[in-house]
Amino acid sequence: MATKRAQKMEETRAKLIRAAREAFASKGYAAASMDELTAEAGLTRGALYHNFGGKQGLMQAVVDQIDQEMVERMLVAQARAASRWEGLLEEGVAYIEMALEPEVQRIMLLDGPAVLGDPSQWPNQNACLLRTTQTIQALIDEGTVKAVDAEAAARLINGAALNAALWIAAADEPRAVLPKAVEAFRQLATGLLQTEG
Amino acid sequence: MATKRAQKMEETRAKLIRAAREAFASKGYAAASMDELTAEAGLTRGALYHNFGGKQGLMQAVVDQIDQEMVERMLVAQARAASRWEGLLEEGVAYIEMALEPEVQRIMLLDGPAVLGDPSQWPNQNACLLRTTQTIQALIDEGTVKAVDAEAAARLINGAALNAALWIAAADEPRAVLPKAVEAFRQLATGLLQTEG
DNA sequence: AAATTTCACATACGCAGCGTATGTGCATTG
DNA sequence: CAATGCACATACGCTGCGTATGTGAAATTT
Repeated sequence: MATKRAQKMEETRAKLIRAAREAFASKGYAAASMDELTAEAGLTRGALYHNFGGKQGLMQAVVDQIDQEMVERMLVAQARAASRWEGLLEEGVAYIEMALEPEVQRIMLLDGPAVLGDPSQWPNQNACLLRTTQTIQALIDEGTVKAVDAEAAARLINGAALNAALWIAAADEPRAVLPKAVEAFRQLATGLLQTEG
Repeated sequence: MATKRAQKMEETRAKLIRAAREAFASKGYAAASMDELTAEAGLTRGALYHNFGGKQGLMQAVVDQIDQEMVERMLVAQARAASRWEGLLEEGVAYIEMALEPEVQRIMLLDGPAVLGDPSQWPNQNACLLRTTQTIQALIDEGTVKAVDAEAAARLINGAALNAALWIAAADEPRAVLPKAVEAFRQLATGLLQTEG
């Protein structure tokens, strides 16, 4: 049983990730000092380099964690929809809502791509996007959606949702523009629907 | 005539921006050394801080320049379209195609947002967005497009194109992905079209 | 046109922050 | 209980940004 050490190590990893989420979200990646960050977690940079290899490695871990949480929430949103098509729309709405959170905005949408490269190239393959792609592929297979490239459609849908979220976030009265954005999103998405023939 | 000095100053600004475009595009913003960059332009960091205030100011200038070039190209694309609706699509396609250029990829799509913040808040981006909004409003008025909120639709369309661009930028074979993205974009956009009835 | 001022840019300095090399104490193994 | 390994701390050097100060050429003044 190598449990005692492994358990503690997992604990320090969690502490560092927690502190990193806070620091990266509030100050941004570049401005976040690793000395401060690790001290906040009651550790030093030594622990950082041992566990994550460096600043970038920590960023990767943070991104992976948030990404996983986002997928979880999208799954929940999709699950409670009436149809698979409605599920896709609900996924988009859930995405919009998540993009409203400063942590997601700063880490996943702004700094993440700059530090780690485009999301589609991330090691764990941006599970969030993969999820949407699979849903769209299923909709194509069942004939609900036109025969377009599933990944392309997923990226566009996600992009539309993302920009809607940014718009809402920057608006004077977010709650007033939210329904407009959601309505336009739903209308736009119908462009993917199979035309009756 | 305060021309002699002002002219030379404009020249050094141009030299710095040129070197910065090269350095930022190839190494990325963070990895680009200002000492190297300015030396490449035959100057020192002194000129940099005098003209642009710092590294970030130079990035802003570079982004503004590229942004202006992009708007120019989008105007051309829209102008040669047959209809107003096709103009909107061509504008989006032009935007997507520009993502094939490494300079645009790295500077405008990856590092820019991280360094300068949300692109939708950039001056030129707003001008571009405003034009798109007006075009869509005109399309709504003439009955081509559904009665959705024009600004919401414009932001979603822009967002879709932006993400398509990001996708292409990071793809292994951009030229192979481009047609898929363009096709999906056109299909998605039809969601805004008025349904016959 | 000579003296003076201005200003664009160079030079010099200090400091923050990352990565690495080395040290140390606790947990594991026999 | 002695020996070993490993997680993390400590210590060091180097890079690179921003600022304070210096300088020579253009512009202005008389």
